[in-house]
Amino acid sequence: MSRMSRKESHAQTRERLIATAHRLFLTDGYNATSLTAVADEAGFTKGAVYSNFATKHELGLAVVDLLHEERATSLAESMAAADSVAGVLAAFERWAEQHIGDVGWTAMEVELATSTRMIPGVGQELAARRRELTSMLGAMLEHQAGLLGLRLPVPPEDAAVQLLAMGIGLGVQRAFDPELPITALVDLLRSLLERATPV
Amino acid sequence: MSRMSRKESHAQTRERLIATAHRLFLTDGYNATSLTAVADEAGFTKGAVYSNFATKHELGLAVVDLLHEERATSLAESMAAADSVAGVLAAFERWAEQHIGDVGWTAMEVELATSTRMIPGVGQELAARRRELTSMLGAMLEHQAGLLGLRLPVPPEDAAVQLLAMGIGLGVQRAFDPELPITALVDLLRSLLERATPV
DNA sequence: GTCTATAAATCGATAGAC
DNA sequence: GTCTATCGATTTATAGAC
Repeated sequence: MSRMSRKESHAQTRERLIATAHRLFLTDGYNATSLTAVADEAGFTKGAVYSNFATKHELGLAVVDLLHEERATSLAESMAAADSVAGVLAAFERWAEQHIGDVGWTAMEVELATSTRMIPGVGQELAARRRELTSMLGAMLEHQAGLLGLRLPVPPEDAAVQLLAMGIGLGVQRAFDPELPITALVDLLRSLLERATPV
Repeated sequence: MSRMSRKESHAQTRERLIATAHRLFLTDGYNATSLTAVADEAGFTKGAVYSNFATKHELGLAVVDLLHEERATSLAESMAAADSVAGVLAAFERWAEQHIGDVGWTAMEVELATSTRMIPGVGQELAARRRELTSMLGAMLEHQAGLLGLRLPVPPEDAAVQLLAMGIGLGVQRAFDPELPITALVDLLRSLLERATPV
């Protein structure tokens, strides 16, 4: 019981730290956000951070996991109601406008990726998350196409790689050029659906 | 004459600094490379750097300009000989394998972009370079399609935005996951050329 | 498990000699 | 225009008190 509540308290601290880091990393950037700032905003000190995360990039990976969960869930919910190609495209456009338009998201992830390039092991962690995201997105695309009685013109995973890559590229560029439209991403999905064949 | 040779000497120092920064930024990353390291490798001291560039990101922008010139030239040369859709695709694949596969390139540019996000004015500088690159790539695509008697299914600039975004996205991900293939980018160009209409 | 205090190192930028 | 010397500020990470 004493051990249990201590465990719960620990988990609660950890989640508050992740939530705070999630907010600060997206608004100020990963490198520009110091661990002191994260601790302060969460109501702790740096000691609490290091008691929960061995390094800064470990906290960064936890934030990335949270981001991917959020984004995957919101995309799935956005698409759920669509029952036509046009509906899928409209739902996707609304989702992309909101989340690819959020300049902090992509910026944070690429900042984490580039600034940990030389740290052994982190690349594998990020690569595993990329594969998971691709596989999830691929399954979602295949499912949506199936609902419309269509089969994608390329393997679903390939379509996912294409969409993810273009989304990252647009997100990065929108970090310094917010006027760049996200229409390219919608056009890519449209091209995939228009070239789909009846099942 | 004295003024002339001083100017030349200044320009030479500047070019040596840019060339050295170009090499170090790509191999070690933009943030991880100190200006002391650039100066040392170029055979100068930090004072010479600040006599040629007001800030570190000004040197970074000069390196980006050099990179874009190099890449645009090499892409144009790669495509010049192609006289069929398959030839264009094969030439593009070779070029992409070599340059998108160069993990340092994209990493350096996105690092510069993200770490100067809060510095006023730098965003406009990067945005101008993005537009220039897009417009150049769009013109190149239109030209190549014209040689094959084709018209792209979308405005050339839109096609350029798509290819550039996907190239950046793949390049970023390859920085931590070098096994990610660049086939998605070739597939995108193939899709554009296959949907092209005879002119 | 969290906090205080501090270590240890680095980097961008500046001032002044030459 | 380049070099020497240094400032000033910040950071991640650690050691030990509680």
